[in-house]
Amino acid sequence: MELIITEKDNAARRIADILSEGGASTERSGGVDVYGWGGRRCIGLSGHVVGVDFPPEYSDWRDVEPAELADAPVTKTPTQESIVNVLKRLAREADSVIIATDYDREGELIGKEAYELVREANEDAPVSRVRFSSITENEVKSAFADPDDLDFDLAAAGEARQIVDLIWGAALTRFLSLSARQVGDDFISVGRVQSPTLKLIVDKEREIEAFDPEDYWELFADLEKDESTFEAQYFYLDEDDTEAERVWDEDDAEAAFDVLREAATAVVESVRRRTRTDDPPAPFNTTQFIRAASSLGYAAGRAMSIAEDLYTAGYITYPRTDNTVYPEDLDPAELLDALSAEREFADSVEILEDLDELSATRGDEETTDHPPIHPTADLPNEGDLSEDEWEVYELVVRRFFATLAEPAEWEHLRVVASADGASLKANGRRLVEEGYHAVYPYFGTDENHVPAVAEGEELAIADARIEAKQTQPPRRYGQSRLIETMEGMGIGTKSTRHNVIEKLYDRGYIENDPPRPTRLAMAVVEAAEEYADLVVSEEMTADLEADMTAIAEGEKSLDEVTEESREILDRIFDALDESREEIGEHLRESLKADKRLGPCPKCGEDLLVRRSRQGSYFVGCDGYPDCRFTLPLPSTGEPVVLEAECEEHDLHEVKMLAGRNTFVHGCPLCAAEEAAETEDRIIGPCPECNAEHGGELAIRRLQSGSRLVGCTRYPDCEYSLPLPRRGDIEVTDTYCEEHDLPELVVHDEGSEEPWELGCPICNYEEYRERRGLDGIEGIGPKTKEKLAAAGIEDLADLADADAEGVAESVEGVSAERVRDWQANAD
DNA sequence: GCAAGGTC
Repeated sequence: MELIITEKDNAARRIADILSEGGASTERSGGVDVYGWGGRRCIGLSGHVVGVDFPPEYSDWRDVEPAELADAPVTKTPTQESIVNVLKRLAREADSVIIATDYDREGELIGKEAYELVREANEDAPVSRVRFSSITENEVKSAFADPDDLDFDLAAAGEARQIVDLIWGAALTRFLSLSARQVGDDFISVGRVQSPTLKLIVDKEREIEAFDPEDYWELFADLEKDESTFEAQYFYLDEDDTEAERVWDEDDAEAAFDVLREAATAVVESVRRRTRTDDPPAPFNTTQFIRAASSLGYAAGRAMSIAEDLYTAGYITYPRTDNTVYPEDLDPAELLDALSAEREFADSVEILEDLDELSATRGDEETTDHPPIHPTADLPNEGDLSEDEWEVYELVVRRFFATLAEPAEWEHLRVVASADGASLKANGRRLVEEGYHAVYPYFGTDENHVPAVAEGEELAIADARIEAKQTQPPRRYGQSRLIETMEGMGIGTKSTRHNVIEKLYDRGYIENDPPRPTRLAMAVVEAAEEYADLVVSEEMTADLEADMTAIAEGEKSLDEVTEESREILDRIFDALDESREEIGEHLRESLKADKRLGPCPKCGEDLLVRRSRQGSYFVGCDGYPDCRFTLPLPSTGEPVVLEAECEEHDLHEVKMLAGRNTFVHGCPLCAAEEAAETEDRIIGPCPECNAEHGGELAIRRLQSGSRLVGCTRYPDCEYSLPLPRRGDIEVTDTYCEEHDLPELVVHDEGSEEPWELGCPICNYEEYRERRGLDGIEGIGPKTKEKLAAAGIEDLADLADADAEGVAESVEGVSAERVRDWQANAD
């Protein structure tokens, strides 16, 4: 039997399908799918199935000096037992083995790991290696027709990276965590990729903090031409004879403004018309995909997770790729034809099919790993995708369209005029050839109309304006710009960059989006800069890359490289160990600063966000145990101290991070006072159980901080109505006749007018009607249309509907899905 | 309980 090993199950299935001409059968053994046909078996790994770690005697953080890790041995152990077991069993029966992992460095290492597992079970079977860049019939068949050998040097380069990363990461992470006595869940981590990334964010914050704004002025005039006006901006030539619009001196600005204001006309001095070609974008690699998705509002991690789902479902190609050049096997015409089946794409396909020839753009990165991200010929059916998934899918499809489309053409018109010696300019732009924008609507195509004027023409000045402005601090990195910057610096990989950012959030190093560093992050970067500069610099990766190349080319050995690296780390620890106390003190101070809310109303010491032994968060006094003042925090989510402060209590507001349910809790002292006020105010009879059991409705506050109108017989009666999270609730004397409940008014500092909520039952019914079917998971725009046609337009309709009946009358909707929606609707 | 790299 010949055994084929791929990097992932998906690839195994598709390769089996190609090589067997569709005749492979699937056999599930030990929880792993194995594809078989003729004398062949094909199994997919799950990336690395073995991992590096220290021997168990190094696992206790307190028993082992972190510096010892610099010289500790590193071992490999299986991390995916079931796959390893099946692989070994198959290897025992194999006469020959073919490694078909991804065609990149990490793929070579994963291939070598598979090779070693095979050898443990079978000493003799010959092992070969095939390489292909995309799983197409041509590439796969020709790769298998001419197999090669594993590149052990290339794999060793990858192993060196594993060892260096583990040793540095673990040793420095343990050192900082121990020095700050943060050894539980909240350890303080350091690493070759995460730390330089964090430093990018910290450096930017330092620039912002050091930024000193400067005043300047800009001047504008409206010029008249044929009854309409267009805006022109004042400019002058600075010392270097270059055009400048910002006037840095107020007197100069006022003087120029006086000239403009007093001039009746401006004389056109020059008119320049130019056409500019606007080339269509290159195919998507991971970074550019993330960037495009981020302009649609998707965070990097979310975009990747949707892309992953679309890939697994077979609608798009593999989303982790560096490549921006389509493979030769890709036939655009064929793919367009398949995509034309979707109504939404038909118009765009028609535009492309009308072109004389279909030639795709090429990006600068041409790599062997995978094709650029593009749609496949398998299209999703209506209702298969959620709204978000559809939006991302459409982006990928349209990017593919754009890469085949014509360039766009802009006409730029530049008019320079003079008003009594003051220069004015207007830059117009007009899209004359829509080109790829017709099929890819994600880039702005705003035009700025400047009319055709002639040199020497005199234009009336309709209005003159002066605007006082200030220079702005540099912008923070958004997630996608951070990922692009990491790529430019060569740190992280296509598969890991977005995870690194998520890791920084998890570790309490950054908050918000765009991310801002915490005090802890600042302290970690400072400590690293002082004692282990290499680990926060991009150089560490650059040096390692150079060493890895040397290993791959046989110029250096793995041992030489790791030995050298261990020695550098040894020397770093000489200095670190001496400053342990000092570093720990600084880290502890910064940790406290991140948790500090403001003065304790009882004793004046600091109030801090703390965690109970049970793991729940609360606000406690730094003066504990002398001062026992505490305040509760909501039970959902992780608290983050915000910049905003409550004026009444001088306390910082708190935000609770809980994924999509994240909310601002506000000042904990205000919340506690409000809770005391609103607790259990009885407002009227419970419509559900009053007649029978005498239950009454009351305004209540839950532990999570949210309020609701609930029945006093809870939990026997679960009747409840929602209430807004913020604001004081006033119970008025006006009663709703239908429900016998008082009308409520919400007074919220954030809004000028109080909100007349009215009877809470009427309010809820109106809300449900207004909301319609929006916001229910799984109901996209198309499904919504179909349901409306069947008479289901709002939540009440949905709640009353008979699931089986709906399933019968609405195509493509199962009773099970309807019941899901009904469950989600409340 | 550490890293970074695969994959889900």
